[in-house]
Order: sequence, then C-alpha cells, then structure tokens
Amino acid sequence: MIAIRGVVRRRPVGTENPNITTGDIEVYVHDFEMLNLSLTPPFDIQHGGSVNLETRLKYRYLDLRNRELQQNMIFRSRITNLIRSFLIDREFVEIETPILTRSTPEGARDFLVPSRVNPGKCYALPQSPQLFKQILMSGGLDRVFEIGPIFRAEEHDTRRHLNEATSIDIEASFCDHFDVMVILEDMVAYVYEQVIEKASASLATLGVELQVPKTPFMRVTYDEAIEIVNSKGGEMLAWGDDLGTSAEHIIGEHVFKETGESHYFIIDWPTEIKPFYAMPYEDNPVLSKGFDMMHRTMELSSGAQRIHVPELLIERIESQGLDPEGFEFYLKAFKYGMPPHAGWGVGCERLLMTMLGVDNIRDVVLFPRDRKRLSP
RNA sequence: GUCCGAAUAGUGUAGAGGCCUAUCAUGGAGCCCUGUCGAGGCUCCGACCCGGGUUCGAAUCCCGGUUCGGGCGCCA
Repeated sequence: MIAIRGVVRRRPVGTENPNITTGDIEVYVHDFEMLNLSLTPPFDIQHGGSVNLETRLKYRYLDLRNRELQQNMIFRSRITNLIRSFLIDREFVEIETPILTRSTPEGARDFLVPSRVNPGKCYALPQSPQLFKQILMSGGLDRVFEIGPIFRAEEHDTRRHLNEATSIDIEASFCDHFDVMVILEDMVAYVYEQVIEKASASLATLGVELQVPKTPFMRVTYDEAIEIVNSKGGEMLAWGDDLGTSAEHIIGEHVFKETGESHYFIIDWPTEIKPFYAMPYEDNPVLSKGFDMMHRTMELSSGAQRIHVPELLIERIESQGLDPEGFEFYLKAFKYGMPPHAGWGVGCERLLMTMLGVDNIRDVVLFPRDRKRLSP
C-alpha cells in the first residue's frame, strides 16, 4: 500500500488507453510513500471474474475491495437509513429488544448460549423480536420498530436463508392488518423512490435499474392463490395446504402478468397455518388476519393483526400443541389491558436482494452466517 | 434433513480407461524490452479432495466418506 502525491493530467497523445475508464487521464507522481507491505492476494480482486463463494468468504475483506460487493454494502446502509427515516416520520420509536432471551416452547430452532453465571442454563438467541415488541404495546409505546439480528438454528442451505439475518420489524397499537399493510407498501415504495433519487450513481455502477412499485400492491386472497396454482395444472393444492416455493412462483408470475408489478400481498390465510398470535377473523375464525408480502421471486415479509385477547391467545397456543406455561412473561402482559395491535417483519437481506437483483443472500451481508461458517 | 450435481497448481479451468512426465489463462520467481497503466517476448515454479475397489493400466469407472454448489422442505 502506497500513498502518492501528484497532479492529475491529461495523458500525452498516443498514450491513451481506451480499454480502461481512466484511459484519458493519469496522475503524474511527484513523490510517494510506502505505507505498508502486502502479500500477493489469493485471488484476482480487481477483475473479479469467477471465484468460488467459499474462497471469497474466507477472504471477505479482500472480496470487499471488489466494487460490486462494496457498493452492495453501501446500498444496504442507505436503505436501512431510509427505512428509519420513513418510520420515524410516521411516529414510530426505534427500539432494541434483547439478544439474550429465554427459550419459549415454539423455539425448537433456537440457538442456545450456555450461561457462565448460571451454570447449566442457556440463553436463547431470538428468532424474532415478536414477543417483546407485542409486550411493548401493553406499555403504551404505541408504535415501535426495530432493525436487528434474528437467529434461526435451521439446517437450510439455500440462496435466501442465513442462520443470522436482519429483520425489520414494526408493531403498532390500534391498528388492524390492513393498516400495517399500507405502512409496509408505502415504505417499500418510498425506499425505491428515494434510492432512485439519491443513489442513482451507485445504482448505475451496479447496473441496476429500478422502478418504483405502484401502490396499493395487489391483494391476493389465500383462496385465490390456491385457485391460481391449481389452474396451472402441475401440483394440485388442497385448501389448508401451505404454499411452497413453486406455488409462490406461479402466483408471482400470475400477478406480474396481470399488473406488471412484482410486489403483492397474500391475505386471509387459514388460521391453522399461521402462527398462534395471528388474529382470526371475528366472523370467520377459520381465516386469520395474517398476511405475507411477496416479491415475484420470494417472500419478503409476513405480518398480522395480533390476538390481544388473553383467553383467545391461550386457546390458540394450546391448539398448536404448545404449552402456555412457557409463555408466561408474554401472556401476563395481556392481562392489563392490551390494545388491539398489528405488525410485520421484513427480511432486510431479502428486500435488498430483490432491489439489487442479487441472487445469493450472501452478497448483501458482510459476514454471512450459515450452518457451518463461524469466521471470519 | 432430503434430492440432484461438482471437487484438477494461489485463482479460474481443459480432461469421456493407455496420447497425462496433466491443458490453457491468471498468478509467483527471474531475465529481456519498454511511457506506464489489464503492452510485448523468453525461462522456470506450482494441482488430480480422502479411503477402498475394478483393471495389465484410473484424474477418468464403481463404492464409502468429506467439502462445496443448486433444488425442495421451512421460512424472513
């Protein structure tokens, strides 16, 4: 590594190099200083090319010198800040929920950390801030958001899963699911709009062209979704089945053909296949007020109006085969006048992937944590 | 977890039972040339994932393992 001092000037006639972007200019060096030594890099950084992901991750700091990854990370910072300002504008309060928590019965996929101060006991790392942000509704902090890490000890090896990811979560009192869906679609549209306006240069570097998604996003009911999938032949779904990846793709393509838009919601899910805290419709409890926000290529978010009635909540916990006793700290907060509330969580990395057209989640995270990778 | 596929110099690759003392590019060491930067020339360095098996003979075929990549399940 060297520091140079010199004058930028036009190259003398005959020495221009049309093959490189700086081919018309040069720095005429007056003096330089050697700042540090460097080993030969283990792979060709400048010209990128195809290097194994494995090798790139092993030398992440060198990989980061590659312009594309670096731009992705700068872009990521811009996006999270735009989201912050959007939510703060709408009177959301930024919060941080704990990373060291107690495991709940639903936590079969918790990461456990042994506690040195309580020998034999373990902390669980949160799979989502869900329970905490709901409790805050009882505390009168009516609108909260958090952008923070979530952990899932799952053995999935896909391009869109990590064991440590960043979740963008909100929770709002006196809202139903439709209210928070509007916040979500407005937020996505805002982020696109602002990025196009303020970061066009870095988008150009990445060769990314964005269009602001049109709001409101299409609302596809679960019933319609099933029908769309079944009408395409192929796999046939029965009512009550969850929608698999291939079903999502069929629905995504259908929506795209119909509206020209990539984003849409799936609403009115069967209560049975949504988490216990999703509120069933009062007039038809078979359906819930849970929703997913989809991009043509993958699921970006899921949310719901939550159950705020403690008796109903306990009933739902039990009917999912879970033990309410394990949720004591959570359930207690519902006994002191819990307001109706709703919220959602967006996968930060997935949002970035869909914006940047990146097809491996590892390319929007500095130090991705998958099943086996612990360092760097 | 499961189903596919892959594994060859530091990096990216060629290779279909004997042509392999293993190809090419890049890289490294050195020399030559030189207004350089992704310029050119020459020399050298450097690899078949591990363990079994088949065969006269295996980088190549078979079995097991390991690791990686992709699909699916599940999800954000």
